[in-house]
Amino acid sequence: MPESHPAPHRFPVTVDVVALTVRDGELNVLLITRLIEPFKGKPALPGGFVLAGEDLQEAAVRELAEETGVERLPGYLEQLGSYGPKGRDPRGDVLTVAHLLLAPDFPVLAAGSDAEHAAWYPVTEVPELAFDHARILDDALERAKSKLEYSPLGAAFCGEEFTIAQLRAVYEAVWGTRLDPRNFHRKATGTPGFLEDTGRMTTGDAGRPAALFRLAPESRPTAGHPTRAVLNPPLMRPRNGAAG
Amino acid sequence: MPESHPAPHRFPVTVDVVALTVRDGELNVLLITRLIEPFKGKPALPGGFVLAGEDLQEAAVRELAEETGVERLPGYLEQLGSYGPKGRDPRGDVLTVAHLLLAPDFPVLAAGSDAEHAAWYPVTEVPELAFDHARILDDALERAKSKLEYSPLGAAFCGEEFTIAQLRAVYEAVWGTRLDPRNFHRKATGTPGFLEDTGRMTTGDAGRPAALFRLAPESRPTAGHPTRAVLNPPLMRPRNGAAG
DNA sequence: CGCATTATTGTCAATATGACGATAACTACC
DNA sequence: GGTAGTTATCGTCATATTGACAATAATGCG
Repeated sequence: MPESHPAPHRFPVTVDVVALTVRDGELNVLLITRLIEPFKGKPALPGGFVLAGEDLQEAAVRELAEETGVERLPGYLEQLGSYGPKGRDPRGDVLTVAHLLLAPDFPVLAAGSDAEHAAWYPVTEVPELAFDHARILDDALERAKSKLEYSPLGAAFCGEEFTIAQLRAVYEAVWGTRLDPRNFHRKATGTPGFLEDTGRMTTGDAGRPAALFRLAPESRPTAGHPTRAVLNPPLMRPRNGAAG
Repeated sequence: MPESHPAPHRFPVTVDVVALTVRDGELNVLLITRLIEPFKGKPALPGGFVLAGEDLQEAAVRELAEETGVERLPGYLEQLGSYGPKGRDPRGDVLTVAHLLLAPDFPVLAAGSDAEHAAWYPVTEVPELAFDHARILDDALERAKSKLEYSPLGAAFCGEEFTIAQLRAVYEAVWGTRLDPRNFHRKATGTPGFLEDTGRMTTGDAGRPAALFRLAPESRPTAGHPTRAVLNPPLMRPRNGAAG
């Protein structure tokens, strides 16, 4: 790949994380408020520079931990894509590698005065973002929607064990649609290799107790690596209008 | 995203391209032979350093053009993902952003003596590759297979106009399976928003002339940007074994 | 105990898929 | 020109899968 003698140009590289979760039936994204220029005071995706000797995912995890105060991140992390380096940071060319975290709801550290304040925002109420983060978020949302169709990763938003109704709530929040509980139940439980009955039930909630499920072993993502597990047949979101 | 005062570490960044095409019913990948260390003499993916002031896709196109002698690249180019920077280049940390090109067959420049020799290799006969290119190629092949299921991009392997049989040959080559011509025809022509009849026919080939199609407007990728056009319902590859 | 609430099991028509038979429209070869 | 070989395209039929909705089950609550 390299070939020339002149030393190659070197770029500052950042990682950004689009952390998504479902709270109160709504899809939320984690944003911080920038404390320094550029875009001081503006909300932005959590992230920061990749350090020497660090790998991308490593950096993403570290930055997220630093900015949320959470040491052990829950959920599923995968790479979303790279943006830049041209024209996205007023200080100069910076390449950023965006990541996507699908996680159960977790509390973020209440901001100290000198830390960047991280907080969950419903994706329907995201304010104007710094840099090209609006575009990255948009790509992340599209990716999340399609992940739910073709992969078992909807369960990444749930805890270890969950009911079909909780899983359905995830699909409804991410897709922004209502799904028929009965058809969803049939589909979720009927897709081979997706869910596994734990044998246990919920108690205490209103209504009939629900069976608790977990991800089937073949659908469980292996730590760190993007999963290739596939939902077959897929669980497609309802599409009305044109294809484009 | 940036926050600290100490200057951030800077990384050399390369782009690599997994260029795929279908020739003689087989999926092929474009490889060059390295002329310098490291991995001198070994086959590798085409690619090279991103220059100052250059964007990723721009660099990918430039490198590919340089190494194939083709000035105007056909096909559909999208980003595959980033790898590294740790432990993938013996000379030090190098971040690479891999790209995927789906293109109709095009001739590569016969190598001069001092140029890196680019050539098509059937993906079933790929030799050992330099760097982590085997892994990148593997990811690219998986991506290509799934692109064909959910997007209209199978047509990117064909020219502007093509017959259903040519399109089917693409699917068969990429998936490595045989498809029933009649069912494929029904599915391809029946999927709304996928194909558009040109009204014209092939002539001169053996057998009954075939109708020529092109991608429907809503499925055509806009220059440069990854397409979000979706095949609905998807055209799933046959799957036999387990889901994992 | 009876009611409100949620879970789960069925039913039925509309669609999509997989396996093939039957034609149609050419080229190649006598 | 006629016949055989080839490929494209249209149909048919049994089998899933999906979407819409009825019915039943199992709780908590008052």
